[in-house]
Amino acid sequence: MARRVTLIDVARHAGVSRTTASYVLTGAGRVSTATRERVQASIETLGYVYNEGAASLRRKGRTIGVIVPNIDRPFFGEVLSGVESTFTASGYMALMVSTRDRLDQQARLLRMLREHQVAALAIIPATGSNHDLVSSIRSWDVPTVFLSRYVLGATEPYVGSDEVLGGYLAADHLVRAHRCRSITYLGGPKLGVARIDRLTGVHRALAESGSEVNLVDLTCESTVEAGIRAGHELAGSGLPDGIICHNDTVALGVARALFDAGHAGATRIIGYDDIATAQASIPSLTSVATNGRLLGETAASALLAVISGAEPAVRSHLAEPQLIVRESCGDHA
Amino acid sequence: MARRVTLIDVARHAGVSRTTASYVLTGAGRVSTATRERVQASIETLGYVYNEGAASLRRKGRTIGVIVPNIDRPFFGEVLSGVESTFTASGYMALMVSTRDRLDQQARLLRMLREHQVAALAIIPATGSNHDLVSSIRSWDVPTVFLSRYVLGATEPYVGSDEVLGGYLAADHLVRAHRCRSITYLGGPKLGVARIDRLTGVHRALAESGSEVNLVDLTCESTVEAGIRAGHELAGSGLPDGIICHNDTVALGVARALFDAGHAGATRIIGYDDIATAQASIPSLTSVATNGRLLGETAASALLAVISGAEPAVRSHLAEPQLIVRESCGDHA
DNA sequence: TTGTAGGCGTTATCAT
DNA sequence: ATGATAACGCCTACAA
Repeated sequence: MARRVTLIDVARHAGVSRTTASYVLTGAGRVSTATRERVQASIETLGYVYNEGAASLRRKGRTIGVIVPNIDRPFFGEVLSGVESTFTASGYMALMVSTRDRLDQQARLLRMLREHQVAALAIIPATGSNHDLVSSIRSWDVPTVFLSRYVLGATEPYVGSDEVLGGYLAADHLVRAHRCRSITYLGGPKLGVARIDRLTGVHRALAESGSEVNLVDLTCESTVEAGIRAGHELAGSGLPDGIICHNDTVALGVARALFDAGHAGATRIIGYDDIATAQASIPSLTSVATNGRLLGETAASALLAVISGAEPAVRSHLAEPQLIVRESCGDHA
Repeated sequence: MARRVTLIDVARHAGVSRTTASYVLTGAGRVSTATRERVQASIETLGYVYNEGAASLRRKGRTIGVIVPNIDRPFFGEVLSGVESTFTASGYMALMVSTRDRLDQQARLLRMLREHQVAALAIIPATGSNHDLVSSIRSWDVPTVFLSRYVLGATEPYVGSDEVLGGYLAADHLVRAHRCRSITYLGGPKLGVARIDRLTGVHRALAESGSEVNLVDLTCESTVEAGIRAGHELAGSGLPDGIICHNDTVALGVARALFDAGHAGATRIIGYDDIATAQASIPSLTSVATNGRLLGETAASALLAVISGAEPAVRSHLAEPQLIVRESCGDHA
């Protein structure tokens, strides 16, 4: 097995010094076109490949840590696709890890990322993340952007969507267009900031409506199965006029359970995120669209800006969600 | 901004040599418990963090490249979650990239991964990958496992599911349980190996059945929208007795289109992969289950085995898919 | 059990 | 425009 070919080999082969060879690689320093071409040729024939690891010992590295609660949840998948493509397009690579939404995992992975010298960090914090996370990141002193979920008291840039507005849009629609008098908010981790914000929006919509609305607040896991279970419980204990689900996956489960319980179309169901299959479901799912992919791209760009030091102080960015009205809250009651 | 604290600092602070300090980190070499504790303490108080990058210059690195066609497709998301958790559990980190199923992207990303000195490679090759990919990887000489899709002529370990069997199960069900006389296979890239294998299975089932069956073979993108379009076309040109879709996403789109065209329940629909929402759809979707997460875990474990050199020759592994029969091919025609 | 010293492949500083 | 040389932080014979 042949020894790795190094920059020194290239330099020797081209009859120049390491420095010059390095210059043609990085583009820095001025090199005559003649030598440049000679070096390029040597690189070709020798089959040299750049050693990013070694280079990182001197200059800043080109890998970025990406922390996500669940890599297999459709919405996060969309976000990740945006993040990843933006990074690799700029020559960076994403070191992706999934915390399974657990704080201990998050801490462990954070440490690993640190040992890997990532140049920056994009993180969708695990539910329950508090100032410990923030101060841990601060002491580390690496460019960071929070994504999709924020941490109270954090001052680092945050890219997400306006959860309050999202909750408002959903509730407003139920109350105004459908005159709902009882609404259930279902799903999400009890302590999640997104959940709390959306409920704030819901309350606001209810208050504005002026009418008396009974709001019930239920928690569940973000899985189809949990949605189905919750749906059956709701069917048993009396259906509200409308249900706002924490995400589409849960909403689909609920719809299924109500169908099985003989309550198809008996109430309005609104999902969240507008994942790809929401439009295909029967009935098609009304949902608050957040465009995860764009979110990921925006966050990644912001982070790249911080890294290159271009931006003096990157402000946070809140995207406006949009209510996509479909059949699941039509008036077929 | 304080200078990075290095192992030398730790050694100095603990009053030992670099070697000793390094030994307590790696566990190699014998160190007295007394000194070990002293060093540990110094590490704590100084806030030392291991520099994986620097270490990789001497020993083998601990990052693994993971190449995937589309990070945002539910099935791949499941696979990735298995891959990632297995790697990080073993102290490795996954450098994930998405090729968008394009060969040029794949080549580019492969090069980047190489520059990043990944210790191994797990790859779901882009559609159309041929021996060029294989030989490129071979010349590079890095432990590799192919995942979910294989490349003809590749001898490296492959972890996937038995596509032929999957196609067989679906077709056999349609022909035997539902006496279908016309079947359409819909979706997937025309050249995809999975597609070809599944069709082989379909043909086998038809042959075994002994009856005359008209098989139509249609291609489409793996999106809900494409499924909807295809569904409308099918509705216009006459429905077959049964439709086998290349994946659940397409299947859901087709079901929706048929519903809209007034053909709800007019034919049997079978999906592939059994993603989470398949069971929730109305009607619930019959699907060939492949357990992506397990696939990812298996592949990652295999790769880790190869890395540690334990396994002399890791054989490939084909998981048996399973047909989950649900309402979408019930007898409500 | 602990210390010495050389090397991993690159970048950056300072001459020339 | 190009070259010599010192880092960067760690690992690992080899010596003590």
